[in-house]
Amino acid sequence: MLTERQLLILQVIIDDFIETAQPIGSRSIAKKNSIMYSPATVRNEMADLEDMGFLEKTHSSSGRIPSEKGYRYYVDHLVSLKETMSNIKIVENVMREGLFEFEQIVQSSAEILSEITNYTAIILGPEVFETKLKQLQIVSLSPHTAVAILVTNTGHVEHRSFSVPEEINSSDLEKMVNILNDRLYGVPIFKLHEKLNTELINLMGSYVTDFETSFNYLKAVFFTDNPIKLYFGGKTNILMQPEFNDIEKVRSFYSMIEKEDELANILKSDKDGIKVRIGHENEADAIKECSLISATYDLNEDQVGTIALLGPTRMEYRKVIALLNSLSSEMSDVMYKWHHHHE
Amino acid sequence: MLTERQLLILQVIIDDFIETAQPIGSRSIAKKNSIMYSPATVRNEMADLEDMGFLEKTHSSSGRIPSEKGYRYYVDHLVSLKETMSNIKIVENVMREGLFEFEQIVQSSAEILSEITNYTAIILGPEVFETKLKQLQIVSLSPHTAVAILVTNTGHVEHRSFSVPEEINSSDLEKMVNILNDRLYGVPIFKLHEKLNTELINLMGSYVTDFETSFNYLKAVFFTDNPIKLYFGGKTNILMQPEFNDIEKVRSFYSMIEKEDELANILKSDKDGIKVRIGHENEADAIKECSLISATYDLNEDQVGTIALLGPTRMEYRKVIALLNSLSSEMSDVMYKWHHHHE
DNA sequence: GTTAGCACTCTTAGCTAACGAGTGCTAATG
DNA sequence: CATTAGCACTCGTTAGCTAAGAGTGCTAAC
Repeated sequence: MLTERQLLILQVIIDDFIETAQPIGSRSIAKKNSIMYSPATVRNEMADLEDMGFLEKTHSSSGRIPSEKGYRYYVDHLVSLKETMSNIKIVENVMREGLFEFEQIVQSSAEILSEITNYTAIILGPEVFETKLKQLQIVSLSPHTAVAILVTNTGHVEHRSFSVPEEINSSDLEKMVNILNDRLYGVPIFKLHEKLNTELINLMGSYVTDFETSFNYLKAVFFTDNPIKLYFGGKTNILMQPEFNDIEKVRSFYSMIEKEDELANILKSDKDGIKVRIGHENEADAIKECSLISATYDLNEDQVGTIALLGPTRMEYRKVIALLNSLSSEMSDVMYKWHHHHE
Repeated sequence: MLTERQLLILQVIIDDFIETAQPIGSRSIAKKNSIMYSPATVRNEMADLEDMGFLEKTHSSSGRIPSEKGYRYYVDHLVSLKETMSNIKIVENVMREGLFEFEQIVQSSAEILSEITNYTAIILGPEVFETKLKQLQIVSLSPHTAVAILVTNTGHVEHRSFSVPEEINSSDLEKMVNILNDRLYGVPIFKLHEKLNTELINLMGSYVTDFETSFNYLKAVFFTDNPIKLYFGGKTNILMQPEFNDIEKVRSFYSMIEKEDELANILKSDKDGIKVRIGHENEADAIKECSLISATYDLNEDQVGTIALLGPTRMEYRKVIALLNSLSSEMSDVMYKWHHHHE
């Protein structure tokens, strides 16, 4: 429905605005190399593009800026997924640093992603259903305190200190941990709770005295479900964007960033592939002047996490989409290798 | 050198400015209940206070605002350390939530501190020289990867995943870890490195083959000195302060917050007690428009950490100083109890 | 279909005047 | 002699005005 020429002009306007953050007029457009028409012609096309809702004016005699609909069209029709970036291999670089913990890889990737783009990087997950229990352990610290340690086959370590109540026998705990280790080795983390409550609940009673108290206590210590973690990079990058010179917008932005659970829910709901939310397409009010681009990564077709970039609506969509595309397949690769390595 | 009346007026001006962030004129001051003089009298005193450097004008016919010297005098002479707060017991409240890990206690305390004050809370440490090694462990994940876990007597757990190079024999590692556990149990963490390099280096050779590689590798895995950690609370509180409506100041503030090592150095240098750094008394340029109030906490007279609040120079010194005073003794108490509990 | 020309719109910067909050000084007061 | 009333003065703020400039929309010519 757009002519070749309108397409070209729209693209030029958006590219220019992404770079300068300033409205652009017909004269400046006509001067670009790719434009072979006079300012007047461009003006007519711009008026049409505005009528169709792809452009806006900041005031009646200003140059044009892209509307959100304009960005949407740009993203849908003018940005190709196949455009390969200069092939920046983020994860590869991170791993070359000798980082082997998944948490660290993810955190570093988020930081690098934010450095490359100057936006705020957010990584969700990984929530790996194949993660299996490697070892449970309780280290006693004093007569009445201890620390519980849980190790998974991916090298993830969780720990929690707790005080041992008077009424719980420390040798009971020990016995129980031994049994648990025996029976739960190799069980996927997400099945632990279930398995405990069905198969093991009977078994335990026959081994230890004062069964119930100890068991419940242990369960509370080891198996609190921990929420999926968000990793951030470049939280303060938004301060560099000229559209955030207004402190009110900055406040709104950070109020959103701090609601981690809300952010996690938004990102968790993503389907496979790359999703672009432009301005008011975002449900959360606080980021209605931002764009959120996200990509999922997966393991054996199960989606395990999401990578996202949050910046102004005037975002370098082309670059960002290519980057997220490449990073998400890198992440999936790592997940795959990791998984097979620790099978 | 200041008369009773000058003191009173200075105090009223500072208290008012701390509350409103606006310059105050002689008429408004004269209207206050505690002031029994006419605006003219107050004006004369204000002129004197300005001559002495305690007050400033924003322009030649504005009301007065406190100078940094004014705040300094206020803090030194008008704020008493004995003023007890409404006795908010931060740590007590945190621990009632059932948190037992020191990291968590410190983190929660920082968050609460920032909520109470609306400034940014920074807690350094604890750097406990009495912390002792409880257990070392290596959990093998796959033929060529493993995770190293170190537990201290305070329930602190550190872990690090690593890949085991081909040339290292995994049974060597195991033997070595056993020996280390035997010999290093109860050794203060800060002495680990030394002890390894003197007493143990010989011992190890006799037990394992291919000694040096494995040993060096293990050392690298277990004993990378980790920098002292900073815990933050309320990083975005500064956005609420009217003096930070200028985005440039916000940028400068965050550039400082991000330099964690620099911040840590500043706080580490603190001597016992409460230290107040007002505006340009701060060495770091980026926070020359801020005040930094810090208090140390200790264990058996050894200083182990610092609690601080960073906010605008127009800070509620009275409240903040009382709060930090109380929190620092709470922290010291906890450290003491903790230490004896895990003796 | 394209473009030159031109009137029109709106922002920005600079200037001026009126206003008001607050000061500093002087002279009067108790 | 400390205190205060009175008043001229200063300076920031606001509103209104103008000129310049960037850009548009329309019309008429190419």
